[in-house]
Amino acid sequence: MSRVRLSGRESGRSNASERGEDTMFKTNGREPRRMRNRTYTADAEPGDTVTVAGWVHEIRDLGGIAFLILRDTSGKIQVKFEKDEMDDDLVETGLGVHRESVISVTGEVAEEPRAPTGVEVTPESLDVIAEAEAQLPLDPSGKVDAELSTRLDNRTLDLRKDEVKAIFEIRAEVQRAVREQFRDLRATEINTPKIVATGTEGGTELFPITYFGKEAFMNQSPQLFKQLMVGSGLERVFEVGPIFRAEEHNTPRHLNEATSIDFESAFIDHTEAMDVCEAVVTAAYEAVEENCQDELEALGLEDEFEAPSGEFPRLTYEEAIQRINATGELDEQLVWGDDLPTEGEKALGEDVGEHYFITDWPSEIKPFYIKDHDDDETLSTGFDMMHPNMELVSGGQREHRFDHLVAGFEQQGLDPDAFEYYTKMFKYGMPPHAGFGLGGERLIMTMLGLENIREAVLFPRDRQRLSP
RNA sequence: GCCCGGGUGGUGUAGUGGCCCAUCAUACGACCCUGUCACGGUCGUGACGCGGGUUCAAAUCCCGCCUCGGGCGCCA
Repeated sequence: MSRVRLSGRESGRSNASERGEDTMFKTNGREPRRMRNRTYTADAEPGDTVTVAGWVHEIRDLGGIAFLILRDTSGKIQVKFEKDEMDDDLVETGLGVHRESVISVTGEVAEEPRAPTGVEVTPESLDVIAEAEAQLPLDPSGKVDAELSTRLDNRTLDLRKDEVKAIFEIRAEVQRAVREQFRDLRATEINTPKIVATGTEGGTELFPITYFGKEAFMNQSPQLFKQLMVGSGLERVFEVGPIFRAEEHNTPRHLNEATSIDFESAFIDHTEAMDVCEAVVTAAYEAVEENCQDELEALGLEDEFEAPSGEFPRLTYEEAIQRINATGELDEQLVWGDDLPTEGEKALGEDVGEHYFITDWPSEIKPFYIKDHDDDETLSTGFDMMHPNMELVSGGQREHRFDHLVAGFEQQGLDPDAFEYYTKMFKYGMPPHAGFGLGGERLIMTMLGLENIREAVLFPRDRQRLSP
C-alpha cells in the first residue's frame, strides 16, 4: 500500500522538505517551541522521532489498543495507543479529545504494515492545542453527506475534506497556468477599479453603493478599462479579478460575484483573440492534468479527465441555429436574430461534443463596443466560446473608431457623455484591438463537472447568500 | 422579474390525516473489546422552520411569513 503523499508536491512544485527542513514554522522565531520542528504527516519517516500536528480525524478504540488518525494538509498518519504499556494520562488525553480537535503528537515513527499508510507513531507526548466541540455542523470524514447550503455555512470544515480541498488546489493551478500562458503571450497583468461611476453597458443590473455621498456602482466588467489600456503603452493586457452582477437569477451557473479572466490586445483581430482563448483554456486543462493528479483522484476524475486537443470548432451563428433546429429539441425553430435559449445551447453542445466557438453573431444582439464586419454591418465580430454545457467566454473585435463608437452608444440608448472618460481616449490614437472575458468559475465548474457553480467559490455570493 | 419544489435530532434521511410521545444511518454519552482502517457489540441522549387555521384527530391539509433549492428570462 502506498503512503499518502503531499498533494501535488512531487510534481514539480516546491516542497519545503526538499529544501531542507520544514520552513513553515521556522521562519518566525516567535512561533511556539513545539511548532518549530513540526513534520508533515506525509514526511514522517520510520526511525525518526517527530512532532506531527493537525486535526483528529477519527479515533478507533478497540479496548486494549486504540488508534487515533491524525490529519494535516499533507495526509493522515496513525497514532497508536497501547493502554497497558503507556502512561495513563497520555492515553486519557489522547483518546478523550473530540474529533476535529487540533493536537500535536511527538513520538517515534515506525514502519507498520498493518497501519493504513504503512507507518505509525507511538506517542511520547501529546498536546491538545484546540479542542473541538463534540457535535460538528458537518462531518469532515464524509461518512454523512451535507447539503451545499450547510457546507457553505461551514466552509472551513467543508474544506477539510479531500475532494473539496482538491477543487481549490485545482482552481489555484488553473489561475497559475492562465497567468503563465498570458505572460508567455507578452500580456501585462493589470488591476482595474471595482468601484465605478457608470456601468459598462447600462443594461445589466448593477449594485449601487454610496461613495462619499455620490452614487457609485460595483463594476460588472473590466471591459472599458482594459480597452483603455490597449491604447496605452502596455498594448496587451490581462486581468483576473472580481466582477459584480446584480441579476436576481437563481441557477446553478450564476454568481453575483464572479471571477473574470479578461484579455485584450492591440493590433489583433477577433480570430486571433479566439486563438488566445483556445490557448488559455487548453493551457489550464493541461496544467491540471500534469500537476494535479492527486486532486483529480480525490475527485474521482483521474480516468476521465482529458485536456482538449487541437482547435475548437468555429461555427457561425447561422450554422449554430441551423444545427440547433436540426436536433429537433426545440419546440419552435430559431430564426435569424434570436438569442440562443439555454435549451438550444445544450442541444448544440451535445451535438458538437467539445469546446467550440460561435462566431458572426447578428450585430443587434451584441454590445455596442463590438465591431461589425467591414463588409457586412449586420454581422458582428463578436464570438462566444462554449463548453458543451454552457457559455464560458464572450469576446470580439472592438470598435476602435471614435465616430462609430459614439454612434453605437446612441443606438443603444446610452448617453456618450456619461462615458466620456472612455470615449475621449479614442480620439488620441486607439489601435484596432480584440479580446475576451472568460468566466473563471465556469471554467472550473465545467472542467471538473461540478453540479453547482457555488462549489467552485470558497465563499459564494448569490441572491440569498451574503455571509460567510 | 415570472414559475415550480422543499424545510423532520448536530448531519443526512423515512414518514401523504389516526398504525408517530416519529424510521434508519452517522454523530454524541456510557459500558465491553489488543491491529482497527466506514472497527465491531450492548444500552442511552437528541428533531417535525415560525405563526395562524381546518379537523374528534395534523409532521401530513389550508393561509401568511421566514428559509433553501431548481426552471425560465437574462448572462463579457
